[in-house]
Amino acid sequence: MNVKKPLDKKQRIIDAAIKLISKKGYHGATTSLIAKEAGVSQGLIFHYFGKKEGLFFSLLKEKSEMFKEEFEKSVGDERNALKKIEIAMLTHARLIPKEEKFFEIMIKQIRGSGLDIKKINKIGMLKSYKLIVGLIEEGIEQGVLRKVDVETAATCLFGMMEYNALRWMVFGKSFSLEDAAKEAVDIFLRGIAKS
Amino acid sequence: MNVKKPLDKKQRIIDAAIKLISKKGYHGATTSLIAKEAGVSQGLIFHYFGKKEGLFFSLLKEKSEMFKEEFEKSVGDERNALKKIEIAMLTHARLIPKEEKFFEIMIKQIRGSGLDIKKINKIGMLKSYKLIVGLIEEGIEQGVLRKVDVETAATCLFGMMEYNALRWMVFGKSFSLEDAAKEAVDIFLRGIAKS
Amino acid sequence: MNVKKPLDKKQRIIDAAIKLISKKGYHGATTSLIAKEAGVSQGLIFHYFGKKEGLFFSLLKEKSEMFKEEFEKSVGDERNALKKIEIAMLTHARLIPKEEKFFEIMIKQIRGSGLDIKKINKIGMLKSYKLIVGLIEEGIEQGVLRKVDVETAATCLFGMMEYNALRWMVFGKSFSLEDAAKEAVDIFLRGIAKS
Amino acid sequence: MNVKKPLDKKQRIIDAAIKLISKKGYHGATTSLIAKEAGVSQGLIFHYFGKKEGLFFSLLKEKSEMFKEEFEKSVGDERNALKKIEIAMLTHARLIPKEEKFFEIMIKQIRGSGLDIKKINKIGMLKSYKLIVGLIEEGIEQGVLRKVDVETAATCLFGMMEYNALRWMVFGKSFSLEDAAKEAVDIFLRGIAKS
DNA sequence: CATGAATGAGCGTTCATTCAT
DNA sequence: CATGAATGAACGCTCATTCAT
Repeated sequence: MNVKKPLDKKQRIIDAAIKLISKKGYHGATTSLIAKEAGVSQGLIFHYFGKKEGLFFSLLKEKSEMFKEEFEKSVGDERNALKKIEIAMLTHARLIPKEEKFFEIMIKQIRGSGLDIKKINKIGMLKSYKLIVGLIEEGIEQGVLRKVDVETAATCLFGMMEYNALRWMVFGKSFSLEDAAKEAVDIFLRGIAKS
Repeated sequence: MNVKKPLDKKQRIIDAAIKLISKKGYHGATTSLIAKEAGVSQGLIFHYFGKKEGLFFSLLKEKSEMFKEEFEKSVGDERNALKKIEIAMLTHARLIPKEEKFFEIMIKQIRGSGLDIKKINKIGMLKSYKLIVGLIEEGIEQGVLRKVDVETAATCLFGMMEYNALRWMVFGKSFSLEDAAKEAVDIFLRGIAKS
Repeated sequence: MNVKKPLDKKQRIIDAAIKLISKKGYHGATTSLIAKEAGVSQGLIFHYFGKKEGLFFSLLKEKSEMFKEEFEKSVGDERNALKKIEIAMLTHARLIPKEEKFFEIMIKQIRGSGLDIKKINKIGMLKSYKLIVGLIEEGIEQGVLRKVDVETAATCLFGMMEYNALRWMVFGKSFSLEDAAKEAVDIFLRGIAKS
Repeated sequence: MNVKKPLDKKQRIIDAAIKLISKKGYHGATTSLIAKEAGVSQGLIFHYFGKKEGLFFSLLKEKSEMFKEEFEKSVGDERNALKKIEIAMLTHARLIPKEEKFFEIMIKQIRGSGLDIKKINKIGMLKSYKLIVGLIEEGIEQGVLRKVDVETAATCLFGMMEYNALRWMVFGKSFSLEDAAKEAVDIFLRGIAKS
């Protein structure tokens, strides 16, 4: 008659990993720390995920899929490409404080982890990125956006969003991330709007 | 008459550190690897820099100062704030391929290093950031830019630049970073221009 | 059916540590040497004891408790304070050759180890010391001992005992430690006896 | 025109070594720390003393000779053996606070240094020890002392003295070492006096 | 006489990973 | 499914010692 729910130790491990990796980075979050945080034995991590990397990719996959769905759902049946971009990005901005720890990993910790960034992209962010590329192309086709290089433009948009998120995280959430995101989207859309 | 110049072993250590940290991250670039790459004993690193962190901050300081100078010099006696922003950012973009490894560290490796990011900012990037904030304020005063939040705007600009640089690095330099930077600056300036 | 009993590796580590620290001092007995002597991996030491210090304090605690018990047991229900002191000290002297290596640590190695001597006292020797202080006070109350400063007197007694033990150890056990201890206790008791 | 006296860097090294070894033990007092404290280069220590051990033995020799002289001088032309023992020991007790750091080395640090204790004795303490053995023999011949084992008795006397000195050092000099020494000598002499 | 750059062996410690139970 | 004892390789770092100058 365990107090803790018996089943999903696997989920507890993932949650513990998110919490610890976000705080201490991939290398700082040791498997023994993660095991302690999750209240399981160290061995169980390897039983489920094989390697530490496996745990990390599992975590990535789980959350990324969730966010992509959220993303697409929010855009809904809106038809105007500009509007869609705006909605998607604001959804993004609203999601960050809600799943702050996960985004801290994506924004702060992922790059220096030593893990293959292309492999990470394949699982994670690239999906959102391609969605935005599509929307910008749509806008150009609709004639509301200038004929910019879509890859560059999409990269710009994500850069703006994530750098503001990073600033928000590093400097103690001392401003409204949502307001900053609105400003960023505004700058972006004006910047690529058809004069 | 030794072939190797004496005394510049310190510099050789710094160069080796840049090369290896850019490739493998702060944790992946072990002191023993750095020593081997530099062709010195491991002990010498600690003789000169005290701790591994010390080597890292030395490296940061050396390059950051160099870049800040380059940055300011490029702007020169240009008086138009918009022009200044454009010049500074294009200089930035041109510097990246030249000192690619150092920028790889700044863009890819620094955040998850576990090192104090505020301390890093104090030494490094913050200087450039403040310079840009100043230029945007100038533009607003000159009446050529909208009254945007300057911190947010500067963050957007750096985000655009660095994400394009990151894309350039990760995807094998398959496009012209300078062109992408021009496009990014164009989007940014149009985005914050007074309508 | 392994020849080595399982699980008592912890004890093997402690025994190896006693052997090596007694011979080479705290710093001379490196963890790798201890591991080799115990026939375990170096990592296991840290698995069980956390730090080298932890191993040392574990060892201290284990033996100290054992000796305090021995000490008190030997005194038994004897009522005469002088007799009690005599018995306790002779027990002490008899224990030394039996657990020679541990006493070598206590007498020869502990002070210069750089470890907190007060912390060590709290775990170890102080218990015996306080026991003797109590007995001397008892003797004074019983009227069989002069009104000496009890702390000084107890210190004298331990000094006599340990210096003879040290001489015994350093000069190759070339005399009977028990005889020397008897002589020492005799000198001490005559010295503080009520004229 | 150096501010520091030019000549005796050798002496400065010895003084620095005494200061640091007394505080941090033989292993804790690294040659680089000693060099810094003495205001000389690390290399000079090895230039003068060959090895770290050499410095230590030099230091030992210098002070030990000084103390033996002091010892003998204090006894002077006193003829009564008991009186001589008393005088010698009180001189010892008075010397300790004066040359506290050196005695801290002798009492606290020397044993765990890993250096050959017999070699140390040959240079240092043994001289005083033999002097006391001689005085006790004298007392027995004079018929004022019991026929005790002189080695054991001398060991007892030194043990009493040094343990009180140790207690004095460890517990913050919270009592008069001279008074304790008087008490110790008193106990000792009563203890070996001819009834 | 004096420096301090340079070394290399070895230190305590960490950690992902394995495996018998 | 779950444990945690056990490992071994590698880590950052220290330090006595050497040696060219």
